[in-house]
This record gives sequence, C-alpha cells and structure tokens, in this order.
Amino acid sequence: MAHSTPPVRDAVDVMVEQWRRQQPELDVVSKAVSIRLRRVAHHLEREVRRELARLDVELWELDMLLALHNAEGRRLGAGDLLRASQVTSGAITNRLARLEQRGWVRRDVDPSDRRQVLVTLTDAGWDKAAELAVTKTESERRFFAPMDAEMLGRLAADLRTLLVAIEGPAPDPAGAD
Amino acid sequence: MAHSTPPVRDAVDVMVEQWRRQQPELDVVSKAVSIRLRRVAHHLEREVRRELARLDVELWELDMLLALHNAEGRRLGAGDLLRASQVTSGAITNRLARLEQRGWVRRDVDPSDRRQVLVTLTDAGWDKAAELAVTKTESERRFFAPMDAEMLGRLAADLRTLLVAIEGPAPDPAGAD
DNA sequence: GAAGATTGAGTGTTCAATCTTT
DNA sequence: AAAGATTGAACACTCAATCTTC
Repeated sequence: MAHSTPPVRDAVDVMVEQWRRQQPELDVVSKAVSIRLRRVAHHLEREVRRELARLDVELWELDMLLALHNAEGRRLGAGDLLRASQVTSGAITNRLARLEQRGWVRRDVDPSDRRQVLVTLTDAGWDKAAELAVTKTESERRFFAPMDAEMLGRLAADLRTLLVAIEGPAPDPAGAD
Repeated sequence: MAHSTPPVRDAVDVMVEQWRRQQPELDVVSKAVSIRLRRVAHHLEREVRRELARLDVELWELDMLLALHNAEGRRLGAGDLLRASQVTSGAITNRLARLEQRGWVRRDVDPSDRRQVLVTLTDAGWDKAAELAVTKTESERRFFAPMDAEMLGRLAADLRTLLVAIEGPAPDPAGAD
C-alpha cells in the first residue's frame, strides 16, 4: 500500500518535465505547486462565477456581501473590507459605490473617527447575502467533491501552514470561545 | 505524536468559525480550502509580479514567453497558448500583439491550415525568457521556503489529484520517457 | 505628519459579434 | 457548418496623487 496513485499525471507534470530537461537541478516541486495553485484557484473562481451569473451577481459582490453578512451588527469598516478582500483601496471604493447603487449597503461616516467609513448591510442586502451564501457553499462543495475527506483536511492544514507563514497568525483571537 | 500543530490559527479559521456559528452543519473544510487557495494564489502572484516589475515585465508576458521557451523549436500555435494561459482568446490576441511590438515574438500564418497562427520566439525573446525563468523560479522557491520538503510534496500531490479531476489526466503522454 | 478614503489615468480582461479558412 | 483568430464595447483592477481628519 505504498505509492498508491503516482501513475495519473496532470498537465502540470508535463510542463514541469520540460523544465527539468533544461535545468536538471531545478526545484521542480515548488514550481509544480505554483502552477497547480494558480490553475486550481482559477478553476474554482470560474465555477463560482458561473453559478453567480445566473443570479446576476459578480463574484466580488458576493465577497463583500458575505463579509458584511458575517460581521457583528451587519456592519464593517471600509478598512476591514479592504483587508479581507485582497484588493487595493481604490477598488473598494468602486465596489462600495456599486453596492450602494444596488441598494444593498449604506455608507456612513464613523462618528468617532470621521476619516473612516462604516458600511452597513441593508435589509435587501441581508436577504441577498443569505441567498448567495447557499449558492457559493454549494459550488464549493461540488468543486471539492472529487477529494475524499482525508485529503481535503490535509490540504486545508497544509495551506494554513503556508498562509500563517505569509500573513502571520490570526490577527486577533479576542473573544475566542 | 497525534495532533502536532493545530494550535496556530490563520485568518481563515476566524472567518470559517463565523460561518459555523450560523450554519453548524456546514461543510466548513471545503470552504476553508476555497478561501485559502484563493489567498495563497493571490499572494504568490503578487510576489512574482513584484520581482518582475523590476525588469519591466508583466506577469502574463512571462507566462507567454516561458511557454514558448519550453516549446519545440521555440514555436507554438496561438491555440496552444490559449489553452495554456487560462484566459480567453481575445486576451491572447492582445497579448501577442504587445509581445510582437516588443520584438519578442513573431506571428505567422500556419501554411498547412491558414486559420491558425504560429507564434515564434525571436532571439531577443529567447534571451529575455531565459532571464525571466531564473527570476520566477527564484521567487517561487522563496515563497514556499516556509514549508518543509515533505509538506510541499504532499501539497503537490494533493493538488494534482484535484487538477486531474477537473481537467482530466495529462493531455498527451506521447513521447514519454 | 500619518491614516483613511476617494479620484482619475492607464491597462488588461471578458463577452459577443465578425471574418476567414476548412 | 465548424474552428480559429480578431475586433470593439463594457467593465474592474492597479497605481499614484489628492483630500480630509486625526
């Protein structure tokens, strides 16, 4: 029961093999992981986006809405959304404007610090977010269905290790149960 | 030697925990993997892009150049580049135009099938590609340095399993050694 | 002076429609 | 009729500069 599934090769194996041919001493593993990471992430995004298109919603809209949906009092600072979104501040401003147009969020100046903007989910936004949450979760489940629980758990743990190395540990365990 | 490193949490653990709070029976693992996958891929891209900026090269330029660099006779069909790039055909056309402007590739009509376009790397393009290959490989190595060899290998294998499920096995094992 | 959000310029992408070749 | 590449419109992002508030 040793090497159980090394026979099946993917497109990346082929690509990496060509690299080795030119630079035999190369660290092909990190290269393979780089390529696969990118490809998988891309496929996942496409999948979710496809489902969302049926509901006339963009992927980034779902991200913003869901972040607010999970927040305390359905409200978050613009800066929080910035850090959660992995995009630049200019993009956040544009997104919020669009979300506001659609009537899903409201922007208010933070009374205690007038530099900051507080973003609040409207009732319509709340309902939409709940609907989208189901759709997204369903898409994700389907996407990872080909992996068994053990592999998926392992993948989750390994990616966490990497993420902690990059971003550092969880920002604030305050209020942990 | 059971649970060796579950203590360190990442930002995604916090996000996922909020999901559980609302839907306890949720499949949080696939959700966690989804988020981490996206985040890690994003960080990696940023990292490589940052290095490339110093050489006045865009990430997509590197991708195209390297694909050609690894190809037989430094030449590939536009369709091959399309399938390798995970972007739409319109994007490929634009990219090729820019690459041609920079003097790194040449576009010729395929004599045997005049619908297709053959893309060939120029001498200047070849040299640039070689330079970029080193830079990118270096970035990737640094990025995954925090993971030990065992974990990295495991990650590579798990992602391959997923990729095979999505894209299918390697397109063409022809000429396998 | 630093932090936070906004603006505008420049760039690249997707999508649908079109054109050519088979 | 189908396959492949190109075009143009619409859209969202990044980056740098600006404005406000602390």
